[in-house]
Amino acid sequence: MADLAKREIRTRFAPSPTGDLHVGNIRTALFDWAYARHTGGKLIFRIEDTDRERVTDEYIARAIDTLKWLGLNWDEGPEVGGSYGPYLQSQRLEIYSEWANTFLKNGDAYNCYCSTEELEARREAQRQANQAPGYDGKCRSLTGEEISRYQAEGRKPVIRMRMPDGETRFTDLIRGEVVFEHKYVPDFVLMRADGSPLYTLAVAVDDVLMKVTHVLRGEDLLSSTPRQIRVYQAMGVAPSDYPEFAHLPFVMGTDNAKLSKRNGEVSIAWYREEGFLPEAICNYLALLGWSPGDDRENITMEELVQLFTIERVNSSPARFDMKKLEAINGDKIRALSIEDFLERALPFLITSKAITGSDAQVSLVKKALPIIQERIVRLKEVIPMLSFLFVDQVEFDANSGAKIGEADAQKVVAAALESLEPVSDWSHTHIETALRNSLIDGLGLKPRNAFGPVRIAITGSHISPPLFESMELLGRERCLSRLKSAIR
RNA sequence: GGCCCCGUCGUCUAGUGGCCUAGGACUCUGGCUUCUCAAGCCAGCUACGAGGGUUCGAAUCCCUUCGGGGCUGCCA
Repeated sequence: MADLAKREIRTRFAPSPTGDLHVGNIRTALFDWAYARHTGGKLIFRIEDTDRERVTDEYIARAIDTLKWLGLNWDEGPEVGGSYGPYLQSQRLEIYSEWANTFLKNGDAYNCYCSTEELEARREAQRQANQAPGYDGKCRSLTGEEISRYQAEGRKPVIRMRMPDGETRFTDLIRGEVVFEHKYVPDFVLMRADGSPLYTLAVAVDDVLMKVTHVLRGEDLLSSTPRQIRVYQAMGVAPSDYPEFAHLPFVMGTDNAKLSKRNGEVSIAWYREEGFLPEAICNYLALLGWSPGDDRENITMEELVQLFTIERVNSSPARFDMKKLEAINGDKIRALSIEDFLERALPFLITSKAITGSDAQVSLVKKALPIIQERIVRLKEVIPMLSFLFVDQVEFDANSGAKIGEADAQKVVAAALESLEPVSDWSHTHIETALRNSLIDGLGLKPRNAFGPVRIAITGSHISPPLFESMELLGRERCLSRLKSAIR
């Protein structure tokens, strides 16, 4: 490396508060985080709330909560501070204003008095004439006389950036060299008449001032890059100090549309409520647009940090696949220690009111977890899986209810009851022995037909955790009483 | 319309001129195991969008074409 005194790598995650953090946002945040951690750099968390219309306090609190839950920490930003703050754009308005005025003074920008209606009319005309719609430069060089006239009319100007002739050329770390001819990049607005900044101004100013070295963001921002670079120029930043850009491919829904609220579940909060593990979400999302390069797919956050490089990021969009997320989530659940599993599962049981959380219940849950661990793919499933242990009486689903009423089933349940009553050592091995003796040997049934009715009587469903273990957990008295009440 | 980006199994991907009769994972199908459901194991289906080049040789390089997406705002 020629440049040994390479500046510290600084990435930033800069969402705008338009709703809960979603899958696409988080994938970007994850890559920003992983890259910063991989390089020993810093991650800046910044809120792009230039649009004051939007309420942001609650949004920010939720975003912070989500990021923390996922295990994505930041070095500068809300809660932690930093030397380049504030990190809320709504608190940096004077900074943008000063820069816009500097641009004005230097002739890089100019006041534009065109009204929205006028602009729209002219754009329409351009479209009619089959020209590329965009600002036509009408106010680029207004005379003093024209300016006075506009002001007399009461017009308030916006500040518009002057795009010089030529082209912008930059190397995207994911896509390679990209060129935009300026004739396709019209003069753009930096600041509204009321003095509020636009994204293009704020994002560029902040990235420079916060010394961001690598901008990793969605590819929808690719074509706005020349405008940002134009702002860097106007700020007097040397080209060698421009941030590097890496435009990440989209995360799309199962159809070919961009993943959105209308198209699959996007809110990370939803995944959390369903019982997806944060490390599973991160693991899966990391695989959307990136791969470790070998056949590994189940990776830890540590491995992600160790292996993540921008060179290995793909340039083509990826479709979000719930099935694969579930597969990874299932793997991660199975790998949990019982203590960890318990800690994560308990909130689901309690908020659903399946249990109140008493010591007795918690210890029963803990004993039951090993037999359901490999049977669930989302933590939320512990609720239906274990609820038979905590209800006074099982409710049969339609199918199972009918089945247990059949004559054959009734015979089985009766025989099971009879063979179980003498069993005092209520361990699953003794239960199994008694049932095999009476049903398999005694009645000559196939295991499947023998244990089915018992399973229904005990758990309420023909699908359940392993029967004998379930019975041991339920306890002798409750098992016998359930068998009795299943007999009609 | 213009500009820009993208194009390997259904999906996520490996692949950077020969190791590719294209590998892995998820899904799906069949089987084994089995007290149900899972888990596990085994097997199988299925892909380089198309057409031209370059080369002894192309998924990999070039061109064209088709398809998808983004942008084209006083949204971000």
